[in-house]
Amino acid sequence: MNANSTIVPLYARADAGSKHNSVADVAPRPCHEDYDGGMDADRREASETVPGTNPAAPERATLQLGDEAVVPDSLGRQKTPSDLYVPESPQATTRIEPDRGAAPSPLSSPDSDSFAVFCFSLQPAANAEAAPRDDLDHSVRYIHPGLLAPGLQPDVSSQLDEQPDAEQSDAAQSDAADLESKSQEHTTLLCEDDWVQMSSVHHVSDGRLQSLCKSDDDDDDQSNESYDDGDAQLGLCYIRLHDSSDMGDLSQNSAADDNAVELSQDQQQFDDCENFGDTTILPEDYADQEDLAATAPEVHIFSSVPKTSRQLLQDIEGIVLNTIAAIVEEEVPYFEFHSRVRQQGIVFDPQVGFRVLLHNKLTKVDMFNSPRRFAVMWKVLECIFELLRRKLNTTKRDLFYLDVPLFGSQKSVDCAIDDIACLLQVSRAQLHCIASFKGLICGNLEVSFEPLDELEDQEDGEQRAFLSTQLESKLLPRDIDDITVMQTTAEFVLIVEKEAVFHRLLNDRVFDHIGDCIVITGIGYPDIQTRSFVHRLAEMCGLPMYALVDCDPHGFDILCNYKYGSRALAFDSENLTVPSLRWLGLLPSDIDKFNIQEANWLAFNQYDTGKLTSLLNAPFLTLPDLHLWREELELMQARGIKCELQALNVDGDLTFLTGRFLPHKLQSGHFLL
DNA sequence: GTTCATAGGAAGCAGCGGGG
DNA sequence: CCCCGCTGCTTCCTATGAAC
Repeated sequence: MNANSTIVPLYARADAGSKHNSVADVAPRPCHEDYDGGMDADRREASETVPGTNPAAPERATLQLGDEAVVPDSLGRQKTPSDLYVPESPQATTRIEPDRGAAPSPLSSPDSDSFAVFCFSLQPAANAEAAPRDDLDHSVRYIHPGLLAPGLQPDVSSQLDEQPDAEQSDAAQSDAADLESKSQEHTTLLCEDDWVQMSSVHHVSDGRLQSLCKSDDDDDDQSNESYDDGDAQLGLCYIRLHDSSDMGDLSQNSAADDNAVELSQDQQQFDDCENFGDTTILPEDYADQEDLAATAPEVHIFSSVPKTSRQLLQDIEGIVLNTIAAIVEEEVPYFEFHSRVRQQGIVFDPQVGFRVLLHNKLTKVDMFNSPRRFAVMWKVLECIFELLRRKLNTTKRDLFYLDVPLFGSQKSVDCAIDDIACLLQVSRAQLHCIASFKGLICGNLEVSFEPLDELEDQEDGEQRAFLSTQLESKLLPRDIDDITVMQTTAEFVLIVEKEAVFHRLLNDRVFDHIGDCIVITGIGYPDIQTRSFVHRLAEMCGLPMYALVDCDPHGFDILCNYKYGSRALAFDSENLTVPSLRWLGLLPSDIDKFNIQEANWLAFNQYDTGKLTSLLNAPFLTLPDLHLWREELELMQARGIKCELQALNVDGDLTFLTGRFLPHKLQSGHFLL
């Protein structure tokens, strides 16, 4: 064990000098100065960074083993990190006996008969080449004292063998023996195979352990496999459920709230920006305006360079450590991240679309006020950790089925995944959690991939290719982030709203009529995969892009999803939007221009009207460049009718769309920029 | 055996009401 | 006032069962 190894990576990371906020800025807990033991005042000050800000000096607020940090453990003894150990076996029952021990354990404290318990399995991600994970081992093991059952013997031998310093070795041996003795005479807290499951959140009341979440069945091989993995390290944390007064104090003293005051001052400086409804519209030259640039230099959350799996694993480990640090301090752990849904957290940037403003209030999910949401995020975080470590992908739906009683509905999983994406400041795809693919492509395009992730196996690291032709449609490729080269002979890209229209175009040999192009459909509202692919295509090939959507409010909304993104995914707009997208059709004015028969018109229903009204309030429609877009929508509203692409035939010509409409629109330039 | 209707799932959006 | 949970709406696809 390296006595000088860093054990608590709190805020500053290796890339702290980057202008982008690191994940540590939004990790669940700020630095706990009391936890640092011998950390002097200056270092403490440097470590007191608040979420949402980037430390000017990337001071690494860390705890060194050499600092001889001393923290009272759950038995009331002064312990150093080197006292910690790994349990050998997770044999367990689901019984807790809080009164057995004589020493004051938080579990046995008479006024703490109600609290929750996590179990957490940490497994070093990059075994051989990874940096020493002693930090994790220590921190996690520290939580064990007093909670371990007699059946869980500390395994200190391997660590003692590695102790370079004789004194430390002796001290550790002595303390370990002491600890072992204490653990044997103290509380029993065992919970079957759940021991090896992170995010098994339990509620302890009146000395009984009651599962808040579904425990995996005994025949769940996953848990056993996880433990038998050899390099698994068990962690067990506990937290008392604080009463409201505790929460009040926590709230008043939290750095996050202090920060919120400062942020509101920052926000004040945005009053000069144009506001439309709830969405602030950034001026196009905002970067050149000193006041704005000073307060909004970070309008996006994610780094332009995707994080590697290793970085993400370290980030998650950091979050877990901070959670544990909060628990050690008997504070309520929480996740805190920049709001992604709240309207006032969203700005509209004409160059990108909807974006999340970093300097804004934060969303806080704490275990006291939002226990369910916290547990769901914790569980999903566990799954993502495993996906990253095992280099696997999964779908939201698969995640949902991992713990249906806990999640309750698919929506809670969806929400948690997006929250975690914000928390870790990465796109959802980087979490190895993907939605079912539905985007289709047809046209000449060759895509080369090269994994950027150093965790990928060598064989996977070889270049792969995706080849699309005009002969057949294909599902869009996955691993958008790994695309290195896109080559095409196409002159433009046509994005189609519906799959039916997509196939209709192909059946009508659309390439013979409008030339060499790439046709893509997201099949209704586009999924992230499709939007991401379209964004990369625009970025790498620089081709003009046209959207062909229904002449109805939803068609326009889908168009806007491609062009400016959505508020819900504003945090990832930089990777999803195509602001240069052109509205090719079907324009409301096309109904007259192409003499579309009245039989093909459909009257607005109540929902269409409401949707259109909502769209007319969209911030981008106030941009001078889009006044023609607004006029088209107002025309649609005035007429109160809609028209679908499938019904688009004039004079009984079933190939009207492919043979006449599209060629005319493209050649005459009758589209909206 | 074919056709049609329905339910559920996946993607998206917005709004409302209760509770702290 | 804000957060959270729920509801309701769109798109399309797939699976299932009833009707012909």
